[in-house]
Amino acid sequence: MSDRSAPTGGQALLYLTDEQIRKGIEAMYFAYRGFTADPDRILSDKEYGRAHHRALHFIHRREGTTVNNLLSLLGVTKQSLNRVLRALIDDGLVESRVGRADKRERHLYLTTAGATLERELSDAQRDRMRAAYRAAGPAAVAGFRQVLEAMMDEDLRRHYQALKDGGE
Amino acid sequence: MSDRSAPTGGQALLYLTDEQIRKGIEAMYFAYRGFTADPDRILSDKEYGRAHHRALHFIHRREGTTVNNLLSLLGVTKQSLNRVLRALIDDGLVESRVGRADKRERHLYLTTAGATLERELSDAQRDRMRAAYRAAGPAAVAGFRQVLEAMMDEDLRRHYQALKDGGE
DNA sequence: AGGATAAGTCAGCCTTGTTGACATTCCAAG
DNA sequence: CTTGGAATGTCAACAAGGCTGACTTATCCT
Repeated sequence: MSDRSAPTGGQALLYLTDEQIRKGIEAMYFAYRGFTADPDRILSDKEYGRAHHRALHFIHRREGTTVNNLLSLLGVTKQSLNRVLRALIDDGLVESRVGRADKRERHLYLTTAGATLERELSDAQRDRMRAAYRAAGPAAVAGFRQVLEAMMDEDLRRHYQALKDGGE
Repeated sequence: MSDRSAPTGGQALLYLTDEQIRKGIEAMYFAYRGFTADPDRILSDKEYGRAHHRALHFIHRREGTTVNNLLSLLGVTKQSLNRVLRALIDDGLVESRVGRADKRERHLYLTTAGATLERELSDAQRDRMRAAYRAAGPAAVAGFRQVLEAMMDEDLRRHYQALKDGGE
């Protein structure tokens, strides 16, 4: 409730009213549904769900990552991830290789089929995001990213930053 | 893939690269987890979940709304909503009144206890959002909202606009 | 009178989260 | 060098909250 940051005094803080913030909350809720809609639609035909999409996404982004690493990115229990991972491995979309240095670890890779599906899903999601970016313009996009980053939990922000910098 | 909008030519479109858009996708994912974290934490102690939170939120925002209306806002089936709603009604957080004009309809209201819980949840969520807004500043917030609106499905955007204008 | 609409219910299924128990492997202290 | 604890991954069972489909009840409206 304290307005310690008050950059330019009274009137400039109207964007911090409960009413404005409530709109942001509802925007976040409705937008997230759009965000997931396209990949979900594609997956509903196949035998997979959103959890499989997330796994494929991060394996693609972090080729060779371990199960444990994926776990901390996704923030689920390893039993939950395991079910999803096993389906992807059984179906030949993901390959699990025993670690060379540490044989307890499994390193995860997309197969050709896995990369194809990942591409299909991310294309769909990216198309919507690109359209939104284009409609809003570069300045809005910068603000969008700033607010989202400020909204993350500390540890997730670290994950996010690592992915951002380690980009291909 | 066509850059029909190209507002100021070549270089200005760098924000539409796959790489930039991918960062936006990941930001959206990680931020949404932060977005839901605080209410989820509060609810995990009680016997409710995120679905109950959503119902309480929209009943609060649309005091007296009908079941059908809530259904289209939430985008779930009535069986799914019914489970949640019945728990809230049985526990005395929500009151269901037979419609005066049309007796088939049930109008939903928060009881005092329901309003108290709704307030607790929305306070938690709003605190995080306010902190993010403050950290990012008013210009960023405007961009944030613009991109989110552009990301919504058409029918959800209409719902969103109606809530926005019909605000208290 | 009869079809359309609003709500509620039952039954059963799927995805994706959870906890608990367990096998394998590594590493460091005795 | 062995042994016990920590780390990694797997399996079994359960819960929340989505879904479809079929059906009932009450009410509205033509």
